[in-house]
Amino acid sequence: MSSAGHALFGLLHVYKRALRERYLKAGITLPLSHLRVLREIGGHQGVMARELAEALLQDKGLITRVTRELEREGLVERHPHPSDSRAAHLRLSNDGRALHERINAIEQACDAQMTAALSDDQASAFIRTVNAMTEQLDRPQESP
Amino acid sequence: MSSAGHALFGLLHVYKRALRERYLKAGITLPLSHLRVLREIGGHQGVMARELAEALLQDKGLITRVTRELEREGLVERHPHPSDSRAAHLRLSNDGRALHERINAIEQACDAQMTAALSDDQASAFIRTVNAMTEQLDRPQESP
DNA sequence: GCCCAATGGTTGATAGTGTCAACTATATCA
DNA sequence: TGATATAGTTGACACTATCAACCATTGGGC
Repeated sequence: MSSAGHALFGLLHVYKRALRERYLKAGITLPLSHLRVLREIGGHQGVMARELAEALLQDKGLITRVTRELEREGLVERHPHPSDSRAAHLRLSNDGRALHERINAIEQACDAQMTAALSDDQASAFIRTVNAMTEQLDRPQESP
Repeated sequence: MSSAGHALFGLLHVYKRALRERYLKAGITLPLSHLRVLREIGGHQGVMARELAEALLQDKGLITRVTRELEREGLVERHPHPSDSRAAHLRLSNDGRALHERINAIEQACDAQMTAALSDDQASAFIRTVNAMTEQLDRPQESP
């Protein structure tokens, strides 16, 4: 069983587990999905729910739920959007920013372990390959 | 956001979606987790639940549930294990084998699309890299 | 300016995916 | 022989994800 798909399932399973263990060890108990959203928000000065959903390839309904919970935890703040009253501008609170830095560091360490056997060039090439494969799969499959 | 982890999450999300779409198009409605188990059984002449759980990095309880459902669908047969009366020998039925061939073909086509921009050598190297990264992460993280 | 379609977000409902724990029966080992 | 390990089952529950319906606002065409 040497298919790419099988290998990827295995890697991601192990990666998620490794991440979870590291977060738990650091006392961070939020689910991975919450931390991914928090991390994405942290990459912006203000972001709309729709933008999060797109960046994370997630359902907008799910984003609503997760951001609401992050708000309730005091990690995310909701501001009026500058030019669209339908939308909120989501930002990290101070607590959220502090946590963002911690999860960034943990993820980087996890990524570093994962790519420890690769050179820097190889690791960069890997990411490029993964992104290329993602785009390749995101194309309409024959009939649009 | 160019981390390996983020890229991998994206790829697997898109890969799963692509697989699901292809299976649905082929009239196959079983969940991906069921199809993965069925596929793993198909790679053996007879296999124990524990072996499936290990190969798929899954919980044995989950394997019990999934194999039971596959049995109920007539895709998997349970035989006594040759030398261990605690264990069953799970095999595909004729229907299961027919489906196994179909999902194999579909997955190969999906993998082919995913790796269309890579040469054969690059695709093989990719799988090797993925497996190496999986092993790298599977090591005890400092304190065993 | 009006009307309709598109968009941003919320909520309901549900299925799929996955983990941990407790239990029973069997196998293994000292 | 008794203690421990193992194979599998079941209970319970959390996480992850999707689809649909709805409401309010925005955008576009006339």
